[in-house]
This record gives sequence, C-alpha cells and structure tokens, in this order.
Amino acid sequence: MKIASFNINGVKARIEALTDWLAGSEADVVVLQEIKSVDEGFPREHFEDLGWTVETHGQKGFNGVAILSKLPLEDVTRGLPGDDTDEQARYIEATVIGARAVRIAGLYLPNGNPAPGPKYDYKLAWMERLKTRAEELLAGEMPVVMLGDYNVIPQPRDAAKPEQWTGDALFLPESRAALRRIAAEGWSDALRLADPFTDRGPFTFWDYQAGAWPKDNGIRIDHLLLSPEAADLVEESGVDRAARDGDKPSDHVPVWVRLAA
DNA sequence: ATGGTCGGATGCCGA
Repeated sequence: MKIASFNINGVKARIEALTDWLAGSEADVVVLQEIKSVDEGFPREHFEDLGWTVETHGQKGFNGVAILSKLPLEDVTRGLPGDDTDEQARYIEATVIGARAVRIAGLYLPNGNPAPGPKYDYKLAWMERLKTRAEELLAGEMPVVMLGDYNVIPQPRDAAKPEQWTGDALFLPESRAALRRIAAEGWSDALRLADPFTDRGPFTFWDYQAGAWPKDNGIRIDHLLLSPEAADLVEESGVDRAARDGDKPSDHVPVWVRLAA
C-alpha cells in the first residue's frame, strides 16, 4: 500500500498538476491539504471518474483537507478532537482496507505566523490536541500513518538556510519541541528511516518568492509519522521533487511511504 | 487592482 501526502495549494488551480501526478504516482491513498474549497465545490466527480474514492473536509477560502483512495475506506472522521469551537478544516482520518487495515490521519497543522501572537498560540494549542489524538492512535496498536503538512522544520538540516528561519513559527524552539514530544511517544519519521544520515534535506517546500526553487532554498515541513505497527511494514519512502517543476506547480511536493499492507 | 508570488476572495488576507 503506497500512501502519499500533497499540499496542493488550491484544488481548482491544481487540478491538472494533481491529475498528472496521480496518474504516475502508483499511490493507493493520498491525503491532500489546502484544498481551499468547500465540500460542494470540490471536483469530486473528476476524481471519481478516474477511480478514486473521495472524502473531503473543506471550508470557504482557506485550509481544507481531503483523502483520495483507490482502496475502500471505513470509519471516516473529520476534524481534530479537543475543541468544539475550532472551525478550521485541518484534519481527517480514515481506515484504508488493503491486505491489512491501516489508519490514516491527514493533517494541515497551523502555520502560526506571526509569532508571538494569537496565531502562534493557536498553533501550539492545536499541537497539544494533536498530541492527545496521537496518543489515542498509538494505544489502538494498529498500523497508523499520521501525515501531512506539519508546518514545522524539525532540525537545522531540514532547511537549506536555517538562519533565514530564526524567529519563524515553523522553526521556533517551542514548535520543534512540540513536534518532538509527539513523535517521541512512539512515532517514526518515514523520510528519516529512508536516509537517517543525510546532512541536508530532503526538502518538501520551496516558496514561490525570490527564486527559492531554482536556488533549492527549500525546507522539509511535510512529514509522515508511523506508529510502531506501521514502521514494521515499511518498504520504501520518498519525496517527489519533480512535481515542483512543470506548469503551475504547488509550492509543496508529494511525500510518500510504501507499506507491506 | 490588491508589494515581492501565488490562490481565493474581494476591495487584501493567508501562506
């Protein structure tokens, strides 16, 4: 089972680029972030006609997440538990039925800038709620992949120019510590399993501004965290850098992991 | 038309 995450930065603007990538991806299930669409506005039939089951959790204008799957989905839930007043659409879960059942959690963690401020407070509070949910998922002792745009640069080697990110909500010590505390409870970083000794990268995001892509001035903020039961099944993982080229690319590229499931 | 660059939604905001 190949599982991918792609922050597409607007599904309507990205429908061609996303469709092209899906066709060559061999992915069985894909979580999307920043669909920037309400559920009724998502081009559901376009993807259903291509054989994908579509589950969306959208809102007007911003944010919004979705799951596309070629395998059956069960027990789809929308929204991150822990705050009934939170109206931002940033989280969706489903169980994917392959050779084994795998729980998928697709997330779009708040950016948090400017920091300090209310947006940063929201980011940290959201991460605290994610920690609680992550603990519940671990307690279930089934293969779980918790993946998406985490909006956190874990370490200096995850940025081409870490000095540019000092003071940014993506790289502040408190953000990095919050992610570390979640992961340390039993999650493995799938891209680091692939290459634990790399001294720089791989990157998953390059800003549209200032020629970040041609200069390879990127950061790694899209992550795949694996429960122990999922980590035992890993065959391969990677980053589809080529998606940053071509017409009208997203500023993120897909990340993926293949499980024996 | 909206700073740089995009997308979506307006009369800029979020990233």
